[in-house]
Amino acid sequence: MTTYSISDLSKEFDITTRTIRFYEDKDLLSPTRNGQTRIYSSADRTNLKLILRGKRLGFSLDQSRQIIQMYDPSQNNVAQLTTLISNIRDKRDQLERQLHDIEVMKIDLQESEERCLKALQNAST
Amino acid sequence: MTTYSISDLSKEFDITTRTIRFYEDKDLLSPTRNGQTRIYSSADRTNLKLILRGKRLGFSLDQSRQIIQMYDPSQNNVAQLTTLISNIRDKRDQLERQLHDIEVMKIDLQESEERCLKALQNAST
DNA sequence: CATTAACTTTACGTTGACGTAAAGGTAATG
DNA sequence: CATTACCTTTACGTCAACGTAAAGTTAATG
Repeated sequence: MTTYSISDLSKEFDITTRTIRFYEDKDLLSPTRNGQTRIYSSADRTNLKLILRGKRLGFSLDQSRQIIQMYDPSQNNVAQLTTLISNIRDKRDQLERQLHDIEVMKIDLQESEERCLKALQNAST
Repeated sequence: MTTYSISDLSKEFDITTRTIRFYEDKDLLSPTRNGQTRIYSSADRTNLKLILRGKRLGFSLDQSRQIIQMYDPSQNNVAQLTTLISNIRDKRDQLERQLHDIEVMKIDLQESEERCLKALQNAST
């Protein structure tokens, strides 16, 4: 069972230990302890990856907490499972819209680049 | 030449007028005036759309300001055009990485959903 | 013509996501 | 055994992105 120290994770993901402790304070990570020292499991490491990916996509920590819940199979009763599935679908719909936004922006930027290149052509003559 | 009042835009995009004035303060919009009153052009409206799309993708206002510059063809000298093209390519690369993040997350969530559905099956028997 | 509606400026408040000391505990290493 | 290297908690500071009054101007409407 591999474990990680706080500096292990801080180095691997290029974030400060303050940030990692902050995420714990916000209930996004839950390391065990060896005395005072925090011990992170590979599950914690996975959750951290989810948080950072969420950040890259513009998610708030609250949203990332929800994402983590969606990955977590610890729900048991039917009502919980049903709302969880509904939440997962909502999130997937949001991702779909984000995908669309990105595609459009990519095309727009490509056109901008082409206009710039043409302007360069004209500038050089 | 169509123009818009601040409340026109506020209603269309479901944001407060405070937000719109804030964007102006940060040099993201530059409406003309009729006396004291702001008049927004369709270019302003387009820029606002770019800002809001940027927000949906997790961009900061600074980043959205750069995006707006990329759409703006008012660069003239070769050095400016060259760095602008470089910036556009960087941004497109970032969008490419975001696309990848989203695709992975979509697949992950799909798997989560399937696990949930199976758990529901088991719960109902 | 008083009132409503929409606009304005100024300015302090708030929230999220950390940064940045300060002050201290523990373990190993020269 | 003193120093270095990590670890800890506590707590105030900061920055972006607005929210939220407060106080005033302008245009139209009953």
